Amino acid sequence: MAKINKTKYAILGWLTKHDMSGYDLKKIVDKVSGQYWTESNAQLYPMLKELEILGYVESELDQSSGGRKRKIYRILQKGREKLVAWMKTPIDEGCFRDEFLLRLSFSNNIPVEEVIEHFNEHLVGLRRRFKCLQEIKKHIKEEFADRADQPYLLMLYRFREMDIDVRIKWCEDSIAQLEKMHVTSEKGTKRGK
Amino acid sequence: MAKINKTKYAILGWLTKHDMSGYDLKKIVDKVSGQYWTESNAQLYPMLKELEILGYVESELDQSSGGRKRKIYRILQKGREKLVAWMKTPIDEGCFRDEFLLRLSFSNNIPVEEVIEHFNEHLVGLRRRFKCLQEIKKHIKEEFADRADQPYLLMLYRFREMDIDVRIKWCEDSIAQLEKMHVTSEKGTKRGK
DNA sequence: CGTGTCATGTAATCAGTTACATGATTCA
DNA sequence: TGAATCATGTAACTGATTACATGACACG
Repeated sequence: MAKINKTKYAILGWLTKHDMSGYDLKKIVDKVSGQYWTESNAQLYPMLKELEILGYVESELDQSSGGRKRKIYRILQKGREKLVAWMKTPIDEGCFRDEFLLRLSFSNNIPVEEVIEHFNEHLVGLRRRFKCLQEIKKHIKEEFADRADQPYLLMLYRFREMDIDVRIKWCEDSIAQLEKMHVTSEKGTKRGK
Repeated sequence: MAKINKTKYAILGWLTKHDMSGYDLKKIVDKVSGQYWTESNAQLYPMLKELEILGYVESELDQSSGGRKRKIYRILQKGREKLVAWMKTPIDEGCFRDEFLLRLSFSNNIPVEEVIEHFNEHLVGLRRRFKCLQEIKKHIKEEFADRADQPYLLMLYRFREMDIDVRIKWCEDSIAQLEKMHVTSEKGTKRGK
């Protein structure tokens, strides 16, 4: 089975939350779902047009905000049904790629000190992402109060936090382990390497 | 910056471990690195040819095993250097997609019972993967003894286990939470929904 | 002698990104 | 008036997969 384009469903899903323009969509996807889902303009705009042709959404020109031409999209019943139908389909797992792990599997080709350095660099990125995550979570707690999707978003963000947290802990453990290895291999009479 | 094709480096990395044919490569990538990296034949074979043209690997026809024509590839010094150089480059993070989380973020469009069901289905897949993971880890422990890459592979598999484990725990917690919500919204005088 | 696996590969297709194009509006 | 941002889009390219094609050998 071919890989299916999910941009369609991502758009429909977001449009169940708010009527929005393509521009709004891009911004909100970047901000709120950037931690688990990304989309580019080159995917969004053509797909919005297609969804309108298919009768899943309708659009309306908005003059209100200053006079800039914005096309506001609204999801139609047919679109909601399409979304719900997709939610019932099994998820295609697999084919996920983790470049850090790939590199680690080849790390016997480089000195241990360098591997430790890579772990440390990785940690920097993880900690930055963790902080960013907490900010968005706070934002969801405050701004999304009483919204029907809030509990699910909080649930999801709790996972992302836990997920990044174990990764951080794993990095720290691994660094400690590698440092021990490094020291012993230095002490040992070149039995290491 | 454009997304870079990493198949090249995955091949070079694997060839530092063993001389192999394309067929072997596909099998070992599926088995050992299937949990964090995938490649298809349509990527592997053309890339092997290209790597040979570039002088990163060399190949030799092998008649020994029965007479079937197998092209065994061996990494060259230039290839090792290329690999090591790549390992020094920063990792391009981002643009990772988690369909389960995407769906969860839209789950206010379906009944709670169904969300719980999806969590349970997800758990089935996770537990299967966890078991599979343990088998490969055992295999690495036994068959990869004294190999220079063993500690890194074990480290990596430990992470995958921890990673899937938190996800399993998160699913279980979330199901409990959703069931509580579900009960209270049934008891409550239709204040729920 | 036919089915399965070994083994190498290609064609067609789809997914997804970057970089660019265009033009209006706001604000310093 | 010039820079920043709002807003919508397209072209060109790369990445990656599926499905197919081909043929030899192994084994019952």
